[in-house]
Amino acid sequence: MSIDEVLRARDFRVTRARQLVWEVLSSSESHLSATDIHERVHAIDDSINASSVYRTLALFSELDLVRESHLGELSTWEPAHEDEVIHLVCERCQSTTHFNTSTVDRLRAQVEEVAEFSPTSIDVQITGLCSRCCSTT
Amino acid sequence: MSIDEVLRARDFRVTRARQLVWEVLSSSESHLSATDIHERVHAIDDSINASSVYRTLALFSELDLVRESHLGELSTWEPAHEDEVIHLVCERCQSTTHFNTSTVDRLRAQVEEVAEFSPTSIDVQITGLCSRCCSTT
DNA sequence: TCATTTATTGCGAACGACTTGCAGTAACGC
DNA sequence: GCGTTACTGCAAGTCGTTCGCAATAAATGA
Repeated sequence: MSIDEVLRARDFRVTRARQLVWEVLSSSESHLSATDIHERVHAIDDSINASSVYRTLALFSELDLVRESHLGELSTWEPAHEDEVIHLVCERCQSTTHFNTSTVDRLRAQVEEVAEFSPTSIDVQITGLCSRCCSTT
Repeated sequence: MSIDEVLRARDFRVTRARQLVWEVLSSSESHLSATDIHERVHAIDDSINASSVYRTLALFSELDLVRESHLGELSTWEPAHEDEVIHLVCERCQSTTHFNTSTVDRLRAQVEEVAEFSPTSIDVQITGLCSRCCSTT
């Protein structure tokens, strides 16, 4: 289902701003800040305004098309993904990769049992050096 | 070792702003944003300016006296502690408790081995309902 | 105790990310 | 095409945070 179809299916208009924001988001390897997204969108079509980017991100967020994280100083955005995933943020090249492990599930179980806490969401952020940056120290 | 002694030992001056920021931070149960800290400091001594709070936080951060997290919309601060602690944030009463588990160590080992990532800090935040709020639903 | 030195502060202006109100534009249904 | 109105661009505004600079006060030594 393309972004156009998703929007139409939910009675939202298909606009160039929305198409471009989605294009930029889904073609990026790492998480992007709103400013990054605006820059990239602007490079393709300089008539798209920053506020449209913000409004589009807010809409996509409500439609659960994107996921906002607060990993660094700025919030960053990426296409939504289901799983509880760990974010590995490289402190040198700023790249963000995902790491999937059942340890997060174990964590949830432990917290429920031992701390008597009922979790709704788990956010794991690990900062450090990615393999590429680590090897060129 | 009091905050005064720590500062003197590292050749920094002991000032009212620094003392109050430390007092507020170390007597708080939960994480505080810079604005929160300023408000509380200001309530005790309204002559202390916001920029002093920011500068003090930056200093404390460099001295590893405090820990900054980027898990919410604003950064929040707390007295420094070991990595191996998980933050349990209750979404109803906003209280933050710490949970200590060796699972975090296991996570670190896994990430190093499987993802070839060399971690410097691990931040785990779990939001949900604390036992008290959960029982009164 | 007081004078000297200079780290630290308060203040105000500036910054950058983000939001908002409004008038114009363009997407969609007919 | 044509009308309706959801969206947009623009500009002004908000808010957390930073910065330059002159004034202040913490430490040191006499």
